[in-house]
Amino acid sequence: MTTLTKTRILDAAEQLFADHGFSNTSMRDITAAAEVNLAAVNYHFGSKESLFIAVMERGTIPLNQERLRRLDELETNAGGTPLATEELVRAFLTPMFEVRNGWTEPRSKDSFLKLVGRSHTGLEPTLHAKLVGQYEEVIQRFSQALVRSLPHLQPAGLIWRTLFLVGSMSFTMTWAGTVLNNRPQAQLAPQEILEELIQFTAKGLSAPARFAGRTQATPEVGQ
Amino acid sequence: MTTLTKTRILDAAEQLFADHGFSNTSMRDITAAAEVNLAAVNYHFGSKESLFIAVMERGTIPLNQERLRRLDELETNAGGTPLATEELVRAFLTPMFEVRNGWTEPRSKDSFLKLVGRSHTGLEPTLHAKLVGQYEEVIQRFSQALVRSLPHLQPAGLIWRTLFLVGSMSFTMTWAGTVLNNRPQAQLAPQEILEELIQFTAKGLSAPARFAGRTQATPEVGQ
DNA sequence: CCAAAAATCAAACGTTTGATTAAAATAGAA
DNA sequence: TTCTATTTTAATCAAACGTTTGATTTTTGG
Repeated sequence: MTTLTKTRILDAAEQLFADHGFSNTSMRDITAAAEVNLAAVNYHFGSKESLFIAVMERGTIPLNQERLRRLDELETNAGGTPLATEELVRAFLTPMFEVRNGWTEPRSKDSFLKLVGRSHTGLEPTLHAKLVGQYEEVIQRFSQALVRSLPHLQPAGLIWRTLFLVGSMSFTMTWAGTVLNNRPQAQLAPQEILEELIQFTAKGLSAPARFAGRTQATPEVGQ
Repeated sequence: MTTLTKTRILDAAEQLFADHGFSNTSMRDITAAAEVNLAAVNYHFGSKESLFIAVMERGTIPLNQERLRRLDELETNAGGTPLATEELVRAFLTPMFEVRNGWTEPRSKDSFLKLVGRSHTGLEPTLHAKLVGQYEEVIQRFSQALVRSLPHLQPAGLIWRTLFLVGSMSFTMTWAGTVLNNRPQAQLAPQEILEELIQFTAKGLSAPARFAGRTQATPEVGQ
């Protein structure tokens, strides 16, 4: 059955990519773990890179759909008024912690999130560019809402703070498993970790501005 | 001159590791960029992995020394009273943005910081473990000071928030160059980026607790 | 100036890599 | 069944990998 083979490859690749990275995972590792022939990856996916894209898409697409669904919901309820920063952040982050439980496949549960964190930092520009494309609409929609939510901040500062948020998130995705396994005193339920992350990033985003915006007019201040 | 060769190798390796990662950088890439013989790396450093460790140590050791120096200074001035969270975060983050300018070598300036961000997420456990060792004292000292600075938070929450901070920092280190080059509207001076990061993480760390601590019954202060 | 040590060099080592091939096996429809 | 398209298989490919070698050049100290 072809669909079974493809799924086995996707599952094995997801976990191996997450644990060892793209470059440190060989086709032989993947096909051995999936218990399929070495040539199966090239037959079903074309290449190792295409397989990677397929793995990412399988996880990212439903993830971002859920993000947008939550954002739609918030904006409908708000009826034109700017959204509360915390609720905006919540809509963006919660889906990451939910797919973890909502995933149907057996073992791929935690691997995809780990992989997400890894792929934001460790990828070659070629592959990374293809990934960023999967986020375009999410980036567009959420940053628009964020600007409305925090109108007192200058655009440049907001961009950097958004980068800080994504950094916190992806770093956490990658290391959550390790921290939970190795630090008994850090035991928190996933929902609690999510809540800490939401509070942390929401407060961080809405911190007072320290520099006068100079993207417009600039009445004073050099730098 | 041997010291010259070693430095050339370190510089080239630093930049290539930062741009493409450890696995995606070959010995031939490094020695070609350094304009030395292929065997030179193994002769001077022993192996590719040892070269990587050497690259990291060259940057990390002075970095962490400066961090500890600033922490000493803060604690001396405070004379026993808990430090302000913002000042603590500032002492930890500022050195990252200072080595960028204080670096004497010609091109390695930005590469090391980029490499730091990358190596926190993309490394094989073997290599990563050796790296973490270089941070032991810094982790120990700063987390102790942080617990004193935020006594109302439960230990577990604090650990996770610290992880969020490190995530923001390393993610920023890796992507700062890309963002500055590709997003004109995100132009900020390094000092301004640093200040945004300090404000973001300080406010995030000191966000109110959402869950009652359950790690201990103690009415106040743990350690 | 000369021997000993240090450094550099071109060449080759064995292994692993992603990808391809042509044959074999399997499936579904007529 | 037979025919045909899909899938799996084992074998093989050239390229790239980190490392080692033995000879050669350069530097050092007496």
